[in-house]
Amino acid sequence: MGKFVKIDCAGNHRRAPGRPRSERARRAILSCTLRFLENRRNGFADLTIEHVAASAEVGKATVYRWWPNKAALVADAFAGSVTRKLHFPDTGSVMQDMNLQMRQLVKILRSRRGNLVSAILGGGQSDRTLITAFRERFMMPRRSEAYVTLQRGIDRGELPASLDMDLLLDALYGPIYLRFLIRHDPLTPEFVDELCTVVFGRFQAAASKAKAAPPPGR
Amino acid sequence: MGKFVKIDCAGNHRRAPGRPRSERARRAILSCTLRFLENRRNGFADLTIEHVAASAEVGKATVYRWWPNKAALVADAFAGSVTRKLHFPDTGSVMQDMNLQMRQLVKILRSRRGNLVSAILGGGQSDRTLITAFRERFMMPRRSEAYVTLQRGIDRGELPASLDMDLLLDALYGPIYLRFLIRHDPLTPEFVDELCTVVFGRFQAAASKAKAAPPPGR
Amino acid sequence: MGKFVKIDCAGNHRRAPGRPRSERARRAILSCTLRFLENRRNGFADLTIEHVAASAEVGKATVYRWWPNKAALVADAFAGSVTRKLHFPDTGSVMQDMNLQMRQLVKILRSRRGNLVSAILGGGQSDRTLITAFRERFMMPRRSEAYVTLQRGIDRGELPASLDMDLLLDALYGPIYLRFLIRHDPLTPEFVDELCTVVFGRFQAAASKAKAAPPPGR
Amino acid sequence: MGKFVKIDCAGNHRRAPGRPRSERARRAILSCTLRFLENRRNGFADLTIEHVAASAEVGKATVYRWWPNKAALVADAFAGSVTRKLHFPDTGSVMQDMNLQMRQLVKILRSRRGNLVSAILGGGQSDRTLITAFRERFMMPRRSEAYVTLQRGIDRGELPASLDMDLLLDALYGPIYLRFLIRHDPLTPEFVDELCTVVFGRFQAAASKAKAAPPPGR
DNA sequence: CAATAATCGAGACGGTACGTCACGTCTTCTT
DNA sequence: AAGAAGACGTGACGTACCGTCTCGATTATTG
Repeated sequence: MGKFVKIDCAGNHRRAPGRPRSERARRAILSCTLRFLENRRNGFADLTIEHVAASAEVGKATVYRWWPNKAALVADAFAGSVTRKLHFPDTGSVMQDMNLQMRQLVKILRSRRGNLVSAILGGGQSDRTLITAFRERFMMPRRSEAYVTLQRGIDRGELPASLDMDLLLDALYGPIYLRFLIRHDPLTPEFVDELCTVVFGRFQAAASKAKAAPPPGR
Repeated sequence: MGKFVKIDCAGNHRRAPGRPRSERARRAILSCTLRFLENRRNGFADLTIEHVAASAEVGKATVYRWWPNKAALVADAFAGSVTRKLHFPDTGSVMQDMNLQMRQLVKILRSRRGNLVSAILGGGQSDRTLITAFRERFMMPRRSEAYVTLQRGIDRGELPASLDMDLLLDALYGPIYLRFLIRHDPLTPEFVDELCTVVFGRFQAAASKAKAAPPPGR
Repeated sequence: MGKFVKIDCAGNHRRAPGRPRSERARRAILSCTLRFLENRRNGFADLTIEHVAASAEVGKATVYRWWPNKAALVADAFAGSVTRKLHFPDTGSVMQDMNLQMRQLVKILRSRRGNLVSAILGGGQSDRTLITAFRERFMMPRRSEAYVTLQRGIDRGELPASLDMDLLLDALYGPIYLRFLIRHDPLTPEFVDELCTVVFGRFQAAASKAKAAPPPGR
Repeated sequence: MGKFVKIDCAGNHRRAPGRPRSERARRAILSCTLRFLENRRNGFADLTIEHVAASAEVGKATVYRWWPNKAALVADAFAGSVTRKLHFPDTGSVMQDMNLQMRQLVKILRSRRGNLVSAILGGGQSDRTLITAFRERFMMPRRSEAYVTLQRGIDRGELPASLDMDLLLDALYGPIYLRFLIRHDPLTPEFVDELCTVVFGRFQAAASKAKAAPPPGR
């Protein structure tokens, strides 16, 4: 960052001296990393900087110059790949909104992209920076959106104001990741439905009652 | 297994020829593996057959003779270490039973033993045999017990007979493992309580009603 | 030796107690060793006790019980294989006698048996006991015969009484082994002829003169 | 060779890309190899790439990068060590010239350098490339000089023009190597004298006669 | 006949070295 | 400067044999 761009007192950008960083190399490295992780079942452990450099037709030192270690590289590659498909819709029903997004997540986890996620989460157990990258660059942005969606539900009276959002989100997404990581049972859209039923169950009864007799404050 | 013991027609055991396997070596290897995984934050990746052999005062070939790879060794060490503390109590209340066992699990995950679990689950993302070992030697035995506990609840009318047990168990344990693996929020006994409230909530209302007016068919 | 046979005061052989040594095993070990060395170009280094034991269908310990190391085994196998074809004829002419035996040696060195000799001489450079075995069990017996043959020549006046036999034999056999070991030029029967001419040359002139005018003392 | 240096159309040397080979490492490896072989009686078999690398303070891979196997390494080390002491003098007498050089060779074979030669010749029996190295990098250069020396003898009339030089040289050096390799009798300067007498004997008579009555063409 | 004793096969044991691979660093020339 | 190329020292990999050991089974002599 500051390594490449100098800003003079007038606020003008001034390029550092010397040959500028090759954008081509950067892109090739990240995309080779990504391709590798997506296509190999045993991602992180098998991925070697040697191989990445070779297949990106790049010097090994170029990789090391910009990423301190394999985890950083993978985290970066992952961050750059984060899908744009995981936004929450606004259908008018929180449960519907959550359900749709969860189905989308399940779809992605079951695709080649899922290998990438499992590589990150698996490798992350040995390398704190990886799991941090996953958390901050993938999970948190989505949680922020989820908060908004849930708040809409609260505002609409579908959910109680006292709701612990993080607890609810863990209850919704934990089981999905459990099946994804342990693979004891299939991870299907139907599972998402049933899961929503379990977690949202107690609110639905309340909500339907609330619907029949709308809240007094309204 | 059948590799070491021959059974003749009369059903008597007959030792295979050759020097018998050293029990001392077997134990030393497994316990060194275990100790290493428990004490290192980045277990699986850092674990080296070379190191295990050296610290167990054993030839490297002896390790490879009995375990085809690191994953098999770790799976075996893990299986042999499986705690005896994770049984389900029978307090008369399903929710109470589940809650207590979940708290016990959380306690273990937060102990040094947790490093072992995270090494297995992490390594298991690169090696199918590891995750299978976790599933079959750790998870499934516990699930079997859980089924019994849940059935008691059904019999007592605390839970509906139509209950999907696996779904319920995923809903209960998924969030725990999510926090354990991603570490986005602390994994506390209180979290277990709240989680139980979320998942068992809808049954509690029904159950209390059922208590007041016992089911007609009985 | 004394290990197996006890001789009582009366001089009778008495078998030691315990299971007697297996002649079958002994023979199989030696013959497998021999076969291996004869058929492989890179004899000594490639020969492993492990392989010998396996191919002789014998326990490794059985080999080690009777031979302290690879060199002893090879030396023994070699000694037992020593051809019966290398005797010196008695044609009435020393030069003829030597020539014929040398041709025979050359023939053997060029056969599969030659691999064995080169294994012994090659291995012997790293292991004194091997070269000693070659010297004492192969070379010396032949030299003894050669002394007799040469003495016949002296007696007949073909060679001077002052002859240094070892020097002469080195002069005759050294070049053969040089070509055999360094392989800079072919080792042919004709080479033997020419070599005899070179070495016996000065005696031939003397001898022919002597023939014309037989020594006075006779 | 062509591996490291590119020559452009103008004939200028252009270095290959990448870090250049470490001359320091190359030298250390060869000299450690040499030192080891010279100081150990059982050179070739005991020599270990592992040990060479360690004592040269070099990575094992660096050894393997440049020499495919132990034999190639030893051959190279040997070639680089070839003594400068083995030239043929020009005393005016062929026999004297040969005698002096042979004595020099004997002296070297009896020195620490002799261990090296026996390692090469011994190892060479298992590895064709070693014996080839000995032949072409050590023996042949010396033979070439020997041809010149012998030719002088022919020109001077000390030796017949019809002389088979290779035969003569085998007759002279074969016995030396025989004693060196089989060690059945001591390898002394006197042995060289006697050997020369045996081999040059028939020419000396002729030569002395020739001296008395110089050849007609003179 | 039972006891004793040495050998046999099989094969596991703690080691050492093998030759390979990737690590992360370095040194060179080119862009 | 950064790039590619590729050699460097390091260290773990999984394999092959080393020479030793512990088994049960076998085959002899001795009491």
